[in-house]
Order: sequence, then structure tokens, then C-alpha cells
Amino acid sequence: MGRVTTSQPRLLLIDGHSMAFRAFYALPAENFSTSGGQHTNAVYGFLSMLANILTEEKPDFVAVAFDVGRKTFRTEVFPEYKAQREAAPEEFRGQVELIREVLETLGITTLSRDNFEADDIVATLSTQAGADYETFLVTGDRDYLQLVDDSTTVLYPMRGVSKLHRFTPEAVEEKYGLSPEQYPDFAALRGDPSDNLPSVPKVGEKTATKWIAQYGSLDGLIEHAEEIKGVAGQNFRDRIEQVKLNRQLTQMVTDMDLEVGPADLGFKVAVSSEVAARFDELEFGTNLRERVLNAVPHDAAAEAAAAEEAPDVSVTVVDTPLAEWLEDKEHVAVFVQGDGTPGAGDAAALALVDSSFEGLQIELADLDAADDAALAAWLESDAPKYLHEAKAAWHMLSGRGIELQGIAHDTALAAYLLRPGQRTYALTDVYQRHLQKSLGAATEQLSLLDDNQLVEQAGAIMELAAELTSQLQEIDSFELYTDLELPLVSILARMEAAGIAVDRDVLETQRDAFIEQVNEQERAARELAGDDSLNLNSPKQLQAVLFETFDMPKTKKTKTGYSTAAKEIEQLAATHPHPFLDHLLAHREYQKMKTTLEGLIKTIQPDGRIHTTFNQTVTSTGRLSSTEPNLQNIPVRTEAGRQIRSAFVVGEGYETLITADYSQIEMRVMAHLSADPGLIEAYREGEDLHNYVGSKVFDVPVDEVTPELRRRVKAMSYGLVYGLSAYGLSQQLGIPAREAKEIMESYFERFGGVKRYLDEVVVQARKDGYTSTVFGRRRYLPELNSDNRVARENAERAALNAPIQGTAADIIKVAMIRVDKALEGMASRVLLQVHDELVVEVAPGETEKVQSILEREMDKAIELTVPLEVSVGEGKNWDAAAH
DNA sequence: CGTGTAACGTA
DNA sequence: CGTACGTTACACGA
Repeated sequence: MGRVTTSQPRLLLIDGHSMAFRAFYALPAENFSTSGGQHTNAVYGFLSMLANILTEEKPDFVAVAFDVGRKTFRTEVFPEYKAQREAAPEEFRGQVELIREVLETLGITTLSRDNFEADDIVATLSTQAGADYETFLVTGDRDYLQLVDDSTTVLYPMRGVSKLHRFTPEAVEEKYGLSPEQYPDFAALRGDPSDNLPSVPKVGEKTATKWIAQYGSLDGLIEHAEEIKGVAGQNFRDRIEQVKLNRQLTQMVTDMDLEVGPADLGFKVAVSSEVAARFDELEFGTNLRERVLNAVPHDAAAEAAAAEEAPDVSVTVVDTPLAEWLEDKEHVAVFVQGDGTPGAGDAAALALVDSSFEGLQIELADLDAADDAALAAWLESDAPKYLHEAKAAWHMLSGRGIELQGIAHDTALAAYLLRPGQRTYALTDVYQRHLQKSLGAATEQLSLLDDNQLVEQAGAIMELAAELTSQLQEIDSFELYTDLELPLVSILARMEAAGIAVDRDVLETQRDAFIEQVNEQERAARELAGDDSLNLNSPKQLQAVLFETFDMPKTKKTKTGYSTAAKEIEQLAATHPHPFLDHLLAHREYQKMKTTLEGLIKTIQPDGRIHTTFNQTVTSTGRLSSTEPNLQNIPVRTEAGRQIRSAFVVGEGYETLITADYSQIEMRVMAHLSADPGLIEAYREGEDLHNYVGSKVFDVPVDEVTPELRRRVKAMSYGLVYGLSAYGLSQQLGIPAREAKEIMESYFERFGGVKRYLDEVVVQARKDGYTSTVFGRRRYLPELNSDNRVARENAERAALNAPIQGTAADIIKVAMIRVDKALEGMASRVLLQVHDELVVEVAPGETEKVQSILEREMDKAIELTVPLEVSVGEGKNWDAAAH
């Protein structure tokens, strides 16, 4: 609007490093980083700026130039050139490479050349463009002002990167009192601390401007050097050679031999799915992605234009009677709306869409008896149904007395297997992620519902089912999906619906006891601190008491001060005993127990049972997670903790609880994956693993492995599964780093297969971009190739752990399916899964049978090179059933 | 009121 | 400077 359009093509040249750096300092690094620790603030800021400029300037040709390293022809002439610059901050590392990758994905040319700076590339291209192009140079480096002319404008960031100042010849003149050609003369004379170019004493910006203006150029000034009076004049005469060198360095190279010219810098058409994948990797939202994508030519542009007229999902709503419509449908996408709370769900409305995208939308309250019965019968039949988050739908329908069967697709699960570790798998997000189309979320309130809103959701599920199926097949994960994750959906739904019985009285009695204890510890601690309103839960207040009132030695630093974690307090108590510390630690434990108990009591439903939700799409490794409440972290290690466990009891009509767990499953998976002969032998011989490993590592007979040695070996064995370092081991064991290193070396010497495996896993993952479990479950770890050391090492440890933890997760999922099948026809039922443990509620008379089913089916879940070991316990409550 | 951090429970 | 989670409470900024 308002811009004079010329017939000339528009050329945009960006100094990539310069602008990345500006972006880096414009946005706080700590607010932009991926879950793996790679900072992305410069990437984000750069792309945001790029989107703005592209939209504003609408260039026909674009290139972004980058420096290659520090060494250039300039440093050869003048080794001090830019030598004072410190290494870029750690947080900046890797971001330039990420920017280049995104630019390439966007179809924008990037250029760099050994021995030259980005300046020279830009200067050469802009010179080649001459008057034939309207050229825009984007940079935070004022040396570029020498390139400004009638057809070349420099866009220079003023504050942050959002406001760009336009330097035309007039603007340069106005700001510096010099012409663009005079600018490099001025810069050479003034010197430049940022490039480490020396200045002339007594000659600053003012004098430099005056002299250059007076004599027209540096050459003119040098010719008349003898005329200049005063100390400044003498200083200049003394340093003419340095100034000449400055001028030489400031001069940009305008005649590089580049393999491309301005006309070669057109956009390549960006593939929006690839752009989406890049942005997902960087964990950027869809907002920036849309802005950037819309600023460049891309494949979905045509679709998007069409989409403005027609909705993305195109479904025909019909008014065929329900029962008739359902006849001989092969597959149907189902979208259910309602409340998916386990044990308390309800369905309000649903939509059905068939494979020809013909659909119905039904409010359940409106159905007549015949249709109601037909619908229920169909939902409970084996007829294949495609859903998104089928477990929630199961609970909704369960509220209407319908037990959903025939779950043939769950597009949330499919999306999870394709891209684990995403923050959300909501239908609209998955739709956007995998089909690059947008879908409005359905209104939750029934009264506000459009006539076809639910049908659109079901249509999206139908579309996604086809797309995700082929994507899963491409990565050989379709069987994992159909044979493992999908069958688990209804098993988990039934577990959640069953819930686990608790003894409310026991929980409340325990809670009251802990309240007493908490109050007592709090009173004592407040008295000692001399502050009767001290909040022991406030790290801030605690720091004040510990390090100011009591003046104790400082603990480990945290972001907000000094740590008040139990571990640190314990250390403090060991070196500086103080009753306040004892009360504090006691308070911590009781307080934790108290809140755990209060949380649990709140979640008891009217049936006297707690119904957790198992999430199947949360973890990046393949484990389940448990929420509302989390029943996978109920205390067990302390006596007080076991008391809480004892409140989880066998329900009415049932006889007992059985728990069955895999012993050392991750170590066994490690033995299998590493194929280490030593570990395999230990398990095959049925040795106590840690004693066996201890005897090898410390070179003593098995029966001479002391408890202390065993403890160290155990810590190390488990640590290795997590990517433990020698330093970490020394910290955990409280031994010198040297000693820890020796133990690890000795371990790797005796168990070379483990060492080889762990190294290999990272190498392979770096090459592939992902790790795989025995069952083919992938975890993508792009940050293995990050330049950011912290991010990269985090990813390496994740790569070590993912195949092991993930395979163990796969195994127990297989076991759950087998156990569920074996329990068919019996009244006993699985209630909980805690990663390597199943909790079963046993009906009268079925104890022995259930026990043998668990032992058999869990054992047969997979055949590894080492045996699995399942241990089973039985009792009236969860604690008593432990073993 | 929502968001981030510290702390701490589990496998 | 050991992986994977969820919940609680506090502190802070909109």
C-alpha cells in the first residue's frame, strides 16, 4: 500500500550472522529452548524478522549470506582483525546452523565462502545487481552503508530486530553527514572497536566526519595531511599506515567469483510438511510457522486459497435413519462428545462418518428407542470404528451403559507412534501436524453446537486414519500400532473403569496423624528460627533462615538462590548439626505424606474406589503415565509410605490382591541388547547380578563381595542405563572421582559388550536421527547433532536410555495383552500397571489360577537371550501383596 | 488467574 | 555432570 512499484525485480540480501546475533540479543535465550536443551531464541527472532521483511518488501530474489569461520583474507593481512571478539555465548551455538537448515527448507538460497565474510558475498551480489535491481541489504553492520546507492537500500535494525531503519543515500547523509562512498573512509579513520581496528588518538567520530567532509575522501585527507594542525593532526600523520590498513580491511570485496548471480536467487517452492517438521523439531508454535510459510511460495498455497472457500474437511451430512445408515458400513469414523472421566463418564452427542465422507450427527437424548438400541448394538459390535482418543470415548459411552468395541484406529495413538514426545495430540493439532490443514475444535457445549461440527471432527479422523496408516507403514511401525497399542486401549479403559478400592478411614487416620506431626515440627522449627509465621514450604523463606539467620554455609546454587533440597540439607546437617535442620527434614517428609494422602482422599469416587487415568501418549519412551491421581508414584520406600500403600485394598466381592513384577527388567534388556557374554551368563546361571558383576569388577570371589561393593556396583549398573558419568557416580557414591573412574573402567573392561553397545547406540542414533526398541518403537533425537554441548549430551543420554526403557515398556504392554486374554471368562481383573508391575484384583477361588497366568504370560511376553523373572505376591492390600 | 520453578514421590 | 514421569506449593507477572 502506498509503495511505488517499479518495474525492476526486487533483490533481498541478508547478512545471516549479523542478523542472527541481533536476534539472539533481542530475545531472552532462556525462554526459547527445545526440550532437549538447544536454545532457539536467535532462530525464532531471525525467522520472525524474515517473515516481516518478506511480507513487507515482497522480494523476487533472496539470499542469506553467512560467515564461515574466523579466518579470512582479512585476518591474513591483519591478524588482530576481530581477534578481540570473545567466543559466541554458549546459548548461541548451533543456532546459525539451525537457521541455515530452516532457510533451505523454506527454499531460500544460503551462501558462504571460505576466507570471505558475508559482507563480501553481499557486496558482490549487490554490485552485480547494479541498477537493474531494487536491492535491499539487511544487516546489523554499518560497514554496509558503503554499498548504499539509488538502487540499494540498507535495512538496519534499530531496537531488537522488529524495527528496521531504511538507509537510502539521503538517510546516510542525514545521519552521518557523509555520502555512502565516504562512509568506509570515515570508518577507517575513526577505527572500530568491534572489528579491533585501532583508532587515532584524539580522533573520534566528530573529527573523522569533519576531516572526511572537508577533504572529500581519505585519499584527499592523506594528500593534505601536512596541513592539519594540532595534536590530532600529528597523531594522524604518525598513523597513516594503520589508517590505510584500516581502510583496506573496511573495503568490501565486490568482485568475488560466485557461482550464482542475482537472477539465480529465486525462491524454490517450499514443501509445507517439511517446514512443519522443521518447526516441530524446533518446538515452535504454528503461529510463527504460518507467518513464515505464508511469506514464501509453498506447495500448500493453492490449497490454502481453495480452503478459504470450502472447509478443509468436506463431509456430506445426510438424514438417513440411523439404523439404515449403519447397515453394511465397512469402517466408520466416530467422534463422541461428552465427559471421558473414568468411572463417571457420559456421552452427549456423536457423529459418524463413512469412507465416502457421508455422515450423521446425533444428539443422544433425541434418539428414539429403536435407533438407540441399533446404535448401542453397533457400538458394542466388532464392526471397525475409527476414533481419536478412543479411551475417552469408551468412558463417555460407558456412562450410557455401552461397552465400546471394534476400535480399529485411534488416530491419537498413531500420531504418538509417529512423533512421540509432542506436547499435544489433540485432534486439531494432529490434523494440522500430519495433513497441514486446519480444523476448528468442536464446541464443548451442546447448546452451541453447529449442525455439522461433530461430523467435521469425524471426517478429520477418517482422513487421518488413511494418512497415518501409510506413514506408520513407511516406518515399519504399523504392527506395533495394531498389535500392541490399539489392543491396549480397551484394556486400559477397563482398568480405569474398575479403579482400585481404598480404605478411606485408614487414609484419613493417617492423614490426621501426619497433620499432627507436621504441626509439631513446624512449631519447633518456628521457635528455633524465632519467626512464628515462617513458612517451611517456601524455599525463599528457608534460604533467609538458613543462610542469614543461622548463617550456615551456602549449598548448591539454583536459578533463584541456594538449594534447600533434602539432599543438600542432609549434607548440611552432617557438617553443621542443628536441630532446625532435623525439624525441617522431618517436616518435609510428613508434609509430603500429608499432601499425598489429601490428594488421594479427594479423588475417591462414590464407589469407594480411585480411578486413575493412564495416558498412552505422553512419554517419549513408550511408557504409560498415570494422572488424577498418579498411582505410579505412591510411596513405597519408607515405612510411612508403605502405610499409604496398605490403604489400597481388595474390593468388595473380591478375595485378594496379587502383584506381579518383572525383576531387574531393564538390566535384562541391557544384557540382551548388548549381547555381553558376562551379563548373559550371570542371568542364565541365576546368579545374584550385582554380586556377580561385583566379583568381576573388583576381582574377588562372588561370596567375598561385601554389601558396600555390591551397593557400588548396583548403582553403577543402573547408572549406565541412564548414561551416568564417572563424575556422577562419584557424587552418588560419595567417593573420589578418580576412584569412580577406576570402577567404571574396570567394569567396561570386564563387560566390554556393554561398552560397545552403549557407544554403538549413540552412533547409530546420530546417523538415523532416532533410536528404536526391540519392537521398533522410535524416539527421534535431532539434538544428537546439536552444536550445543549441553543439548547434545542430554540427547546422548536419552539415546542410551530410550531403547532400554522403551523395550521394557513394550514388554509389559505385551504382557498386559496376554494376561488380559488369559483372564477372559474369569472375574479377576488387572487394576494397575506401574512400569514393571501389574496389580490384579482376584475373585474368590481364582487366586492360584491368576497367579500362574501372571507368571506364565508375563514370562512369555518376549524371548530374550536372558530369562525374564517374574515375582508374584498376594495379600489383602497393596503393601501386603508386595514381596 | 495462568505460568515457571523447586522439590519429591515412583520405575 | 543419571533416564522417564506427575503433583504440590510458592512466587511472579498479566
